[in-house]
Amino acid sequence: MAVTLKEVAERAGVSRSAVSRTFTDGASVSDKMRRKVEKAAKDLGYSPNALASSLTTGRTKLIGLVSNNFHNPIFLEVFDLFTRGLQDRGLRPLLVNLTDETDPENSVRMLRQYSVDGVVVASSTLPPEFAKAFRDAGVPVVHSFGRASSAPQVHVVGIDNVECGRMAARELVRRGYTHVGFMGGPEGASSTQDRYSGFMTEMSAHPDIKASHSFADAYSFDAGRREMLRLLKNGPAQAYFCGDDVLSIGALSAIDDSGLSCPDNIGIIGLNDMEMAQWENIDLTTIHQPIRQIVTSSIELMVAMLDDPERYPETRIFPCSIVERGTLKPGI
Amino acid sequence: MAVTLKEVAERAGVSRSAVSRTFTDGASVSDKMRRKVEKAAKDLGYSPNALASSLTTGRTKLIGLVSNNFHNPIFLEVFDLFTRGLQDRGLRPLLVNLTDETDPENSVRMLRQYSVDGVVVASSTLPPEFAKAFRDAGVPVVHSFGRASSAPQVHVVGIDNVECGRMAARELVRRGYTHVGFMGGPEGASSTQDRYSGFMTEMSAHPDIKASHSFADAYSFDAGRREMLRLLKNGPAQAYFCGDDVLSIGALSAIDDSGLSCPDNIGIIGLNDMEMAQWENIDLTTIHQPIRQIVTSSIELMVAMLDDPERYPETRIFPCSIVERGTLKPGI
DNA sequence: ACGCATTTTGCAACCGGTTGCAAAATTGCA
DNA sequence: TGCAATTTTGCAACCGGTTGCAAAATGCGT
Repeated sequence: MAVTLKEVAERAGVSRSAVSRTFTDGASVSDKMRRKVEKAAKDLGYSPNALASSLTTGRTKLIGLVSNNFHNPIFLEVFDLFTRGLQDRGLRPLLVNLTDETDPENSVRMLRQYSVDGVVVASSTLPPEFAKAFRDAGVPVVHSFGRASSAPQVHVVGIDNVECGRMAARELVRRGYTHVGFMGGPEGASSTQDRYSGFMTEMSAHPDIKASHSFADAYSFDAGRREMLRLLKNGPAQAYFCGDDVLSIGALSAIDDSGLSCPDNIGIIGLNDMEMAQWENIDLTTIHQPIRQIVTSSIELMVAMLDDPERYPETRIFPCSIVERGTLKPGI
Repeated sequence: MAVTLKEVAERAGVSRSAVSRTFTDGASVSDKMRRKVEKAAKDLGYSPNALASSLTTGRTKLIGLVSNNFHNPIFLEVFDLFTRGLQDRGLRPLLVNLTDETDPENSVRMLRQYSVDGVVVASSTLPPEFAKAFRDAGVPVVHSFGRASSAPQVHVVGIDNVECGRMAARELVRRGYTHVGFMGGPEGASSTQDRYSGFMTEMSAHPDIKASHSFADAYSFDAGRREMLRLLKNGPAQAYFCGDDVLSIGALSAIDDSGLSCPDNIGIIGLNDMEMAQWENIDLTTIHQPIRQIVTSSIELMVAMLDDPERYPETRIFPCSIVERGTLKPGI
């Protein structure tokens, strides 16, 4: 089927090692030899079999790109950045969709069968057991958008979700709201828990302000819509910190449908600063999450791990900042 | 590093072939043998190296999932469906991002190096040369969301874009608009061209109705917004067929910003029927594209090709239908 | 032209599996 | 129990590459 190294060697009248060496950089080949081989290779349309070579080198240049979030448009950008970033470094993303997968062992087995050189877990909702399971299998792991920890077991790149919760709370206080709400994503996700905990910690310093909370089923527009419709029915707070922009935008749509308006009747602050957040008709006040930096840094970290798999686990946290737009009342 | 077949064989006290056979279905192994081997394998935590076996079997179970559209949220769903569908059949998607890639040869080389068993091109904007190049390299190819053709060179699964253009035009005529517009996606994309051509063909039967056209830079919210803002400045038509829902929603946002309203001042009909289209505050009249069926059918076709690579190229077209919501005036 | 150091080349073993073939073990039946 | 038919097993070669090692070739100084 495909042209093999052996055929190239025969046509060039040289040994197989010679051919192998011309395609391995750092190997010693004379110019004459190189020219001969390259000629033969071109004539035959040869390109080396990366998988076969991985057998002896132990490197496949395959990186497992593992996620379970296929409903938040922000992840389309995340995939875009990851795939391009990895490709630029000669690495190939093997996409693994863990939606509905509950047993880390399955995915570990799968990734091991394909002997990936490393795994990037790109998800804020996947339980940390998955990243741990990969690490335990001896595969370099970077958990992007994962939970910050003072004693990290795997490399984590992301934001300080607790601090984001705080920031949002402080902002709502500053704006003079006296009844605020936290509308989180899926309750089990660490990102939700951390944002919640930061939010509530800050609010506990303001006993005069009423703080309520609830959780949407998923980080998706629809979940946000549904949850806000429910809240509106049961007497909503004056302003909400939504655990993600998709939730916020879903919530805005619910507010709109109910004949209410934002920020006049209800304030909203989101998190992510996705593209849509800046549309004039949405104009969402939100906390900016530096997606691009997180992805870039994750890839750099992964590349570093490939060189030194024993590298000591680190946590890289990027600062977030509030982007003021039009979904909160001006404040005092 | 990883446990190998040889180690399992030694521990179980059997030959390497025996171990190989227990992990290959269809091979003949006695129950006693199988038990011995499985015990040893479990003790050692062995899982076979799929890449090594691919050397002799010639199958990697790797499928190249090639796309260049990482801005249209509909594609997040497409990726979700593809990855899950492929995984369910024991196939692994190798994601290839062709944004900014112009030379098919590069991607061909890359996919060949990883000896993928097949390639799914999931894009409505990628030039057909890419799919052809893969086919010429001897790799089974399915082009999903590709251009229908009466003499297909590769397998194509998608919709009849010309007919969609027609449908949209007919609908606008039926509603009594006397000046209509086509607002397409990127001008070079075959999907855009076909939708345009269908639209204009139909309109040419109505010389009394004025028909104009223009193109957005990309299939993205922002491009739709920008294009509609431009149109609004230069005296817009009464209603537009937008080449995709993201364009439509971007356009709606532009209309909203300009203090106009839809459908009172301007009508919009989209294409895709993405999740957001049904939100009450968007309520987009649109042409439904059966994404799920297209993906499912593409995967089935790919699986069939793996069995019979010489299979004669076919084109699978799924019907679309108009979903009436609230962005067109009621009509006569 | 010679001897020595350095570079280039080929041999052969190996990576982790699969598989055709023949030998060994098991089965069925008289 | 004996023997042929059938099943199970192991040997060894192979898939498409890489690499340590020693032999061959080259370069250099005199």
